[in-house]
Amino acid sequence: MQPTKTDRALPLALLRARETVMSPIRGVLKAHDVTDQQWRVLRVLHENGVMDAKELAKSACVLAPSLTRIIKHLEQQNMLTRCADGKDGRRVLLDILPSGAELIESVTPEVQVIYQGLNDKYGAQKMSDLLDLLHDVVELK
Amino acid sequence: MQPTKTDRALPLALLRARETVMSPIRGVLKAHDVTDQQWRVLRVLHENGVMDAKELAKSACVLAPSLTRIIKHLEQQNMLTRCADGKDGRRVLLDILPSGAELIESVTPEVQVIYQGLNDKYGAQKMSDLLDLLHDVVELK
DNA sequence: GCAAACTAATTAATATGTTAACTAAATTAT
DNA sequence: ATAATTTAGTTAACATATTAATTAGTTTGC
Repeated sequence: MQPTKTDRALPLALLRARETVMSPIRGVLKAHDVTDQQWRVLRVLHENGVMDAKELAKSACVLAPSLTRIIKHLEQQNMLTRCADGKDGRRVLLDILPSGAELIESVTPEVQVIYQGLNDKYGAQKMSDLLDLLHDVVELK
Repeated sequence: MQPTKTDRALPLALLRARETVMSPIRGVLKAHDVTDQQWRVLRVLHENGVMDAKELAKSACVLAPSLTRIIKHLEQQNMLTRCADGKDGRRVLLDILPSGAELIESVTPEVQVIYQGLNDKYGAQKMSDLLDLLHDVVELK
């Protein structure tokens, strides 16, 4: 039995696409001393407000132990707060702080320029279609 | 300036989709003692035949130093060969060996079952559209 | 022809990801 | 009520990714 051609194999196709899109963005993040993952964590938190660690990990696509480390780091930089849930002592609740929001404010315009360029070259309708299709993939789970 | 909603941000959307798709496949690969990346390297090599390390790294989405390690490992298992290019002494040429091809042969049917299930649930036409759109993203670079 | 610049691959150092084991808290079942 | 199970998060050990420096080979420009 022959394997699927690599450019028609969804996992590798997704990875290659992600590499293409992320490579210019990584430069911007690095200039602001934020890693890929720290950026995802902050953005998800900024979008959703208070979340517990498990939700946040899932939504930002990081594993729990990585999140522990990332939280520690962002906490030291006053980007977010971390406090125990009163109702459930196991849970840790996280929220973004003004410094975290400011970081997002300052990085976003630079990232948007890159997205905009991508959108123009790729086509807005196609981009929208692609995002819809990707959303449906996640829904399968 | 507000950042794009995380489910409309292409890099995170790609990552979430990839996680969804890969998670059942990882189980299969693990059962055969192959990592994600070793599997990508072997598949690309199986598909293309002899390649130099740089091409292979790019095509399989692994960095050069990772590839060095992966090659060492797969070489020890007689999955691939590694030899210097006669024309250009810097280049290393790689080729898959029968053991590597056998591994692909034995893993492929199990992976195909998962792909097939995905294809059925998601829809063959949509899957095809998605792969086309992903291909176009890579072409932008 | 040879020094300077460039390229491919590897090695070394560091950071991050990943898995497994552990701790503490909540839930469930008896 | 309490023992057993489950869940959330962290810690520890290990593997892999990432960046920078190194080595060896090739190309370019004088």
